[in-house]
Amino acid sequence: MENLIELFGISDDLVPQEFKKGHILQSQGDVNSNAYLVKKGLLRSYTIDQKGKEHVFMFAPEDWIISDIESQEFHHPAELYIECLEDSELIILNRKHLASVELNSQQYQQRLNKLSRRIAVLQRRMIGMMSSTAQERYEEFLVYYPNLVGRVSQRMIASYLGITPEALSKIRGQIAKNS
Amino acid sequence: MENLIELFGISDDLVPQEFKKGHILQSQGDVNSNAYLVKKGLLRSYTIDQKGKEHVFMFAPEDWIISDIESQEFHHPAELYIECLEDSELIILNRKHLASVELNSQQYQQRLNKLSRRIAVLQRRMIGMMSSTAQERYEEFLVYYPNLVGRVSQRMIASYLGITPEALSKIRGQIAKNS
DNA sequence: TTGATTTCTTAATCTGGATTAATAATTTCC
DNA sequence: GGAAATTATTAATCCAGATTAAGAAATCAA
Repeated sequence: MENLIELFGISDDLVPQEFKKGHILQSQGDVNSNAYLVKKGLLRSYTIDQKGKEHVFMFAPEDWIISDIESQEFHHPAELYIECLEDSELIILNRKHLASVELNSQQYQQRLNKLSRRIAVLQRRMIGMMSSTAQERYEEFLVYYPNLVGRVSQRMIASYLGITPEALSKIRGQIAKNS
Repeated sequence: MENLIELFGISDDLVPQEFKKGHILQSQGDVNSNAYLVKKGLLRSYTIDQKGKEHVFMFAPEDWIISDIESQEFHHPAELYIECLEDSELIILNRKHLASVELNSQQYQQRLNKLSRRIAVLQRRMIGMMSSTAQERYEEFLVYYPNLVGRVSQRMIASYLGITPEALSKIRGQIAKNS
């Protein structure tokens, strides 16, 4: 738990809590949202749009932090649901931990680093979304997140990629055929 | 220049430099990339993909900071070109300013805040990309960036939205007709 | 265990936006 | 100021991925 202490300072109450698969940690519209650090298990965040369709925004396996930044940082109603895809052990980080606590320089640097990484990931994903076909995005997903492949349903991978499960199924058939 | 000093600490050499419209500040592949704070004018960042197509990643009008985070923070070759769309006055922030300088707590908080906002913007854009039609995205662009509309060519707005200029032209025709 | 629900696949049809092409309007630059 | 280049518009055709539908496989729940 070393790195955690470094990142979030003193932390008496930062003890993992257990949640069951299927548990929804927060919902669209919630105003008091947290960040979740995954010690064990797997989470996802997703929206449901005007047309009632679900879109996976991200997956968070072990050692990832997941939150709706806009809600968590700027106190807006959450855009994202956050859900356990497996039984999970989580450390819940609320505003008390994340804001206004006096940290040392190294801790701040690490937080800046974490946020920068997140931006880099989103930048890459955004560019991929604009410039690559669904098949190319799927193949890149396989490379970047090989450990997620067996753990997450096709349906959700498709949603993450911005396509329908039918389209992903077709792509997979295509790939299987050509090899 | 108050807020700048707050954000980036002491800053003798943080003097605006002038660049002409069309000037390319950095190119894809560059390893020593900077961040640019726009005091006056307008920048954009963009990639060119495998198929030779250009994709605008972001615009940066006055008081925005633009960079290729992955390159700037993690020393990877830049993915993004950064170009002046107007004659501009810029403050160039290199690693010396952005990393390892000892800042006070408030300065760190402000930097964290800036990065969080960037993530929030990218989150919104990503979700929009997955869940909205081109027309919806264009209309949202008009609301979010009304000040950019006259200043930036349709071509680039289309590119930012992830569509072709022809498609945007059709959408604009559509909107004009229905009002 | 078994019935019910959810997930995955395959296939036919449809559609938003891409591509191609051609012309008009604007901007650039000598 | 005028030729050349870039930008914007319109229209015809095309295509990646959506939609719809229906059956098979896997998972869940009692």
